[in-house]
Amino acid sequence: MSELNEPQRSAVAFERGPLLIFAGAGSGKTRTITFRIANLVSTHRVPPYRILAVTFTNKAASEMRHRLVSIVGEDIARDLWLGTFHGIAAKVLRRYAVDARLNPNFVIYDDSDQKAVVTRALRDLDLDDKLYPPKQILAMISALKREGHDPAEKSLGDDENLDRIARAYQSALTRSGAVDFDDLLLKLVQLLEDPERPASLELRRKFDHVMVDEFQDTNLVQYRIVRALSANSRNLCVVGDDDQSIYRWRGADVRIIRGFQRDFPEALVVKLEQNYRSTGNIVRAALGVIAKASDREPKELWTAESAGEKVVLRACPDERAEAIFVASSIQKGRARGISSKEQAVFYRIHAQSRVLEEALRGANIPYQIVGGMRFFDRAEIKDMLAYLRLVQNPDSDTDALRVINVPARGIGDKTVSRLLDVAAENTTSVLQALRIALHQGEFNAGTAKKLAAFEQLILDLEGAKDKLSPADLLERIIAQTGYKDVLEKDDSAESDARLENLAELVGSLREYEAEAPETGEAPTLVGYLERVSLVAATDSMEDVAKVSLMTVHSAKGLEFEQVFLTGMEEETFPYRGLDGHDPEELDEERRLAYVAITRARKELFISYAGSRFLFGRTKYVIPSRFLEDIPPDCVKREGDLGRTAYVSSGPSSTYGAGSHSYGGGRREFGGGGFPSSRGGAPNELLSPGGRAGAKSMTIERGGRHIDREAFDDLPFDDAADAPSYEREPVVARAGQKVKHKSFGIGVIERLESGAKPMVVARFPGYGVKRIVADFLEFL
DNA sequence: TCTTTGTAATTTTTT
DNA sequence: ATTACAAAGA
Repeated sequence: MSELNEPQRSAVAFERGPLLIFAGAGSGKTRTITFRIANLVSTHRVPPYRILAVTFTNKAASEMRHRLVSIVGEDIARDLWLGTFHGIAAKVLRRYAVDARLNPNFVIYDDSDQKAVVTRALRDLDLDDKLYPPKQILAMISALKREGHDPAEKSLGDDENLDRIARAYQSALTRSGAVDFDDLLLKLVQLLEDPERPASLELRRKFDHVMVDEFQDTNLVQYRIVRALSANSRNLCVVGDDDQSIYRWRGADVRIIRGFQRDFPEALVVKLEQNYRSTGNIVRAALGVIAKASDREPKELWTAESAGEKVVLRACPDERAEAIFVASSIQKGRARGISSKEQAVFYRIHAQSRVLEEALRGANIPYQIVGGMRFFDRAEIKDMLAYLRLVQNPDSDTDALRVINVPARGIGDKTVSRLLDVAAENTTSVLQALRIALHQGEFNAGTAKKLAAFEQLILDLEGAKDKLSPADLLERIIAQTGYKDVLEKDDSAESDARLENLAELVGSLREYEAEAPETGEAPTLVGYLERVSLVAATDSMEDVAKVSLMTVHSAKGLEFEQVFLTGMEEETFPYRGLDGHDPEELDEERRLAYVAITRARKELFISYAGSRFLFGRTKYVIPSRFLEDIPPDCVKREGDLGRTAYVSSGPSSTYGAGSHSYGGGRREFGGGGFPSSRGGAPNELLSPGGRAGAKSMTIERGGRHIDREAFDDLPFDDAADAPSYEREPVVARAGQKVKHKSFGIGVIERLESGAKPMVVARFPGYGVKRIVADFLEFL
């Protein structure tokens, strides 16, 4: 207790009844929960298996378990129920499969499996997938399930075809003995809320204490689950921070944490407001950004730490310059003794990672990408997992269809299509249909032989299932399916890589076999498959000396000494998809920015570019609105959006100093050089001193990318300060005068992002016009 | 049935 | 830019 501050202590000591902990960023949240569990177990003698703690990721769960091992010992820590909602649900559903109305061997379908099921349903119903895009259908089904509704009972909308598809989808899952992610939660809540089912009562009494971390990102079904599980004891402890709610799009509802006191009026509310993680400047920057969010639970985050380094705000001409800046700063950080493990680069969307990767590779900096194209998403891995799942559950059609002709064994579309018809006629699984068809002499001798061979293969593997360990079984599959031979015969680099991936998969199974006993379970195929289905991006983060690259979402719950937050531009962050933002989305983007900033302990670098090449085209962008909310005195501005930002120093500056070309990036500038980044102008770029909404951007005429090789060869030490363009730029800014051929002289109102830099200006007599900057003369 | 080639669509965040 | 998909040829 002496290691805790006052509010932390009151949370830890609180034994019975509902407890709501508002835990600000870096306020020792995990420490508090961990201590509370330890206290319940050792002081109040609560049996560990009567405590359920839900975390947001498996990684968070295992970290908590490790901490508990060191406080209360291995035996006790092992018996706790600790995991994610989905992980816990899978475990419970497996155990009470009958009452949950599930096949005990159920498999968990991921996005691509789900898509395959919907596509098949559309085919069966003879509906056009252009009219009913599988992704959108799935989004609707998911939304329905997250609200706690069963698609069999509740309508998706006016179009009755939608309901037909949803029902076909759901019955296909049932027949295949499969569940999707939402089902895991839905089936559990259905089980818990149905007093007719024996397991319901048992489960409702099972836990003395229920704790939920990251409660701000809980959805309705999850809330119903924890309420049911804690209904008996009333001992429900939830921990969260409404400022860090960033999963609304996934069904999370901040209103749940905000409404907790209404649902539990007797709840003790504790606020953890002292930040132990970050320096003063970083905390102030974060607070500046979050202060503008609407609907916040009132709280005051503060820190006793010194101000520390200023937050570096770096302007870059484009995303390449930004990447080089990041790479060279990482090198400098490392030279100062910062461990690579403590360095992280954040971006809003995965697509931004490529350029960063290139720059890091170019600078020989080891890095790991967290999330994105996952190991388990690779084709060869999915093939092997499909075999494993098929062995576990032969009804899983998606898996059967995936591997029936992998590696190619002469069973083509035509044959598969006939098999599907047989399956539909007999309402059986594909594998069962195969047996029926063979029995009925449905196919000619050649085809029948191939099909029989496949059936025998699966039978053999099923026979091996109980004799071999999961890893050995996989090795058997790799060999016996002929997958290995095919890859070995083809000696392309790609096949080699695939073989390596397969070896890695075997390794991952062996690792699982070695680790499973830690949580008190025997290693089984089911256990492994569950684990890979429910991995989060951060779960597979390696604890090695590498810089981590990840989306801001993935960064939730993590912290690093040195953080690079990239792409802080309008449209990129806040991200703007096809259609605009509603205010709630914008608020969520703001919270996302807050999460990103608060990950940094000592050093924070925020960068933004003047133009960004993304999704195949260059877009001219203006700095993120969030940057304006960071108090100016805790930042240090660096760099420029383009050369002329240096030259221009007033609000009405004009053309740049003419055309200059730069080859290698190290050459001296022409035209007498430019002031250093400490000049006054860049400051005005972002904080235009009271001019409402004024932003500026560099407009480039005839700019041209230098080629790739030149990019790779840029000297990393000072390349970040050198432009890599041939350009003739101009700085424009609100309030400035422009001249147009037909409209005459006007005043700029604002600037807009786009394929080409756009200027919105008011011309007397003509009104407000939106014009491509190329057609304007800047006065 | 498999492979190659060309065309079109698609780009947030994830358990 | 990348990828998914479709159609045509081997």
